[in-house]
Amino acid sequence: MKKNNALYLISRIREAANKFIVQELEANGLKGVVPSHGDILVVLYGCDKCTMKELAQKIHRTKATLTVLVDKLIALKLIEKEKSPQDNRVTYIRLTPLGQSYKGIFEKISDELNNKLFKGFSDDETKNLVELLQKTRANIE
Amino acid sequence: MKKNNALYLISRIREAANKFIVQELEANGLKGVVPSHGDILVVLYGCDKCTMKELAQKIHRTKATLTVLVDKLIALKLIEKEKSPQDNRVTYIRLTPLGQSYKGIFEKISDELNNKLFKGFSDDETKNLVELLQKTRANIE
DNA sequence: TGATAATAGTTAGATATCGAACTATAATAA
DNA sequence: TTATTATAGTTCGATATCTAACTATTATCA
Repeated sequence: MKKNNALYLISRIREAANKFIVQELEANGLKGVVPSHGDILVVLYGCDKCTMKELAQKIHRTKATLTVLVDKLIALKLIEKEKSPQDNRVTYIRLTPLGQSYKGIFEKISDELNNKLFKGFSDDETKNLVELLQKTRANIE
Repeated sequence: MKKNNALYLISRIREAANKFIVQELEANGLKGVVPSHGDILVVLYGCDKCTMKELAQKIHRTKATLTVLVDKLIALKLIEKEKSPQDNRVTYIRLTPLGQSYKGIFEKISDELNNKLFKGFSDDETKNLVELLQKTRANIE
């Protein structure tokens, strides 16, 4: 634990970054939205529609968790459900116009967060960090 | 989000590491113990006793959360509470002999985790990663 | 001293999260 | 075709986590 505190630092960074995201979302009118909700919306900004299963995989949460998260985003009128005509088991999720309208906000927050996190980093340092993190991830996942 | 996925990698690493910890704890007889519980025990391996407030700060959780976590560890007979004679508001937490007995297990799991995470890393790479993470943390916290 | 403020810890209510069990539908095999 | 198996999604029960409100005790200040 003392010998190498990389994991401790990783936890602190992640927690602080999540806090930043939640604060910024609230400051931009999205109160009660947590990073996982944001992950869902960001996935949907990159594709027209998405099944529950695909969404769960992409945000690295179980289907059970996703059900709860999706219910909340529906209550906030940011996304909506739609039954697949081909396969009645499948539910598609897509953004509402309101959900679409927040795309710019999410891009802005993402940029601000990255600027903040890596302020003062040279291009080499950023590249180096990402490579080392990729290597770490490959070791553990 | 695409420009720089360092934070994404950080989340994945943290999640995988936590999973590893939970699995190893269970394999060593500590079923239902999550990393936060482990954090409490690890703090207590480094000091004789600790107040609730100090513990909460050290594991980076609120006092309310700590109350729940401590209750569980007491139920597992790994720690115990003790009222301060000087100040009746204060509660000390200390390890039971059973809790003490797991010290070696925690050290072993910590070592194994670090070996796994940073397998194939040169000393320079490890040092470099930690420095970059420290810099990142300083930027965001 | 007596009132007010500060501090330690718990409780209450909400929510994200998970695994396991469940329902409903589709695909496959006998 | 019918039975079995696989898949998509939800529900249930448990728990970690937070904020806000609360209780109890100690410290401060007028």
